[in-house]
Amino acid sequence: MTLVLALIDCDNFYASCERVFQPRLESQPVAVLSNNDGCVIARSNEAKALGIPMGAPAFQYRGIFWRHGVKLFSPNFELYGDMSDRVMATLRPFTEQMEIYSIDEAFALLPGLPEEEHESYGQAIRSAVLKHTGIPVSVGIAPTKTLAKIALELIKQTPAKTGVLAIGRLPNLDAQLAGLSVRKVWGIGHAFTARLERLGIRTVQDLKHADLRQVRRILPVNGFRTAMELNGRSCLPLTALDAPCKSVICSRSFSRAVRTFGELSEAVAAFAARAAEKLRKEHRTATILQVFVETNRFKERDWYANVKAVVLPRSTNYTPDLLAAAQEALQHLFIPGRNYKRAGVLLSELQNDSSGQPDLFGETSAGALERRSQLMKTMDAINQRYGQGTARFLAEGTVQPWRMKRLLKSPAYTTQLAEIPVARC
DNA sequence: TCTGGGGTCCTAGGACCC
DNA sequence: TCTGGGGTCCTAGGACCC
Repeated sequence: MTLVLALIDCDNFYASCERVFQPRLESQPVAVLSNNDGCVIARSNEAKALGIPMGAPAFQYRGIFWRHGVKLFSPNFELYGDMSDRVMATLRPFTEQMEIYSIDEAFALLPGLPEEEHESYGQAIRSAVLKHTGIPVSVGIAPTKTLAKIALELIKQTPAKTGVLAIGRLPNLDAQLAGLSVRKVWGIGHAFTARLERLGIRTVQDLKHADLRQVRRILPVNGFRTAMELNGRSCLPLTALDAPCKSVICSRSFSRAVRTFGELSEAVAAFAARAAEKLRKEHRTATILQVFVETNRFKERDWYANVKAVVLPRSTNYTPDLLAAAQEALQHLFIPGRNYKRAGVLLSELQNDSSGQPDLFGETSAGALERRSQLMKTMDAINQRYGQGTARFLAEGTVQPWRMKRLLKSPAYTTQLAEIPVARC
């Protein structure tokens, strides 16, 4: 039986989130920047039309921003995360099963409907999300995930922006696929495109009709699956909604170079503490902690990057334990005299949190474990209520001069009572 | 002056074993 | 010139995604 899969993708998600709360920006060019206001990470259609590419370094495009009055924003992930939750909640009643694939897109299994009703169903989804959240979405409908992705690609290329496309209803699918570079296929990146092109496989249509044995020889197994999916054979099922994460990372570029061990150590402690918070939120514990540091990779002459892993004596999400491990790792990494530009903490070998449960051979008593767990819960609650970093460890530093800059950030409209929008008559 | 951050999966190759 | 043949497990690094 063929599935009816939909891919629902928020249009220019971060830019659209900003617009919801500043409607006067409708039809104006809007760009959202990365941390430290470094690169462009989201663009409204108007900004795209100005030729501002994804990932563009902001300083190189300052002229264009200024000439065309591009409205710039620092990233407001608190807002985007909350808006994403609202979008996903709106989608759920329309679907039999859903896989939230990223902050701005979800795959969904649609109920069994006659094919001629697919597009109107997609339109209904689209109107509901727009009405409930103010976010415009596009909907691609197809028998496989890969084809649903292709549908979204085709939507982008058609001038009549209806926002919904059911692949099965397309009269000239092959002709359209022949006009699409193989690079546009989900899972085919830079390197795989080069390999395929060497075999003369240049368009999506070429890949769809390629000799699968040949494809298998030059691509890993997922490349093979992708080719099958283009032919309507579903190989990539919807994954479980609550699949536990396998690693947690927190890393940042610094607003300016960091030279001293003291400052670097503060930053790494702060990242470890953020990572630990994420871990507790997911009810997980980590067994391995890795610290990595890097100097400015755009100044190749002094580029230095290194990583050090520490195996924790017991799987934990208790911040002080992770801070100690991070310090130990950093001792091995730090070389004086360098200008560090970025650092991070990666937690892996995750397990389900069984805190409160005393470990068989450990010296820590049940009572002590319970107190540790309570302490973390209290800190998390304070930070949840009053904003990240309100309660923190001294090791994270007080001044934090390396802290990223977000000079153009919009308010936390939906998650902080103090920043809620006010309507004036 | 100024160039993001957070993930997953796969594979090749080394170490080790019989 | 020939240099056994399977296995397993682990890790680093590559490739991809948004």
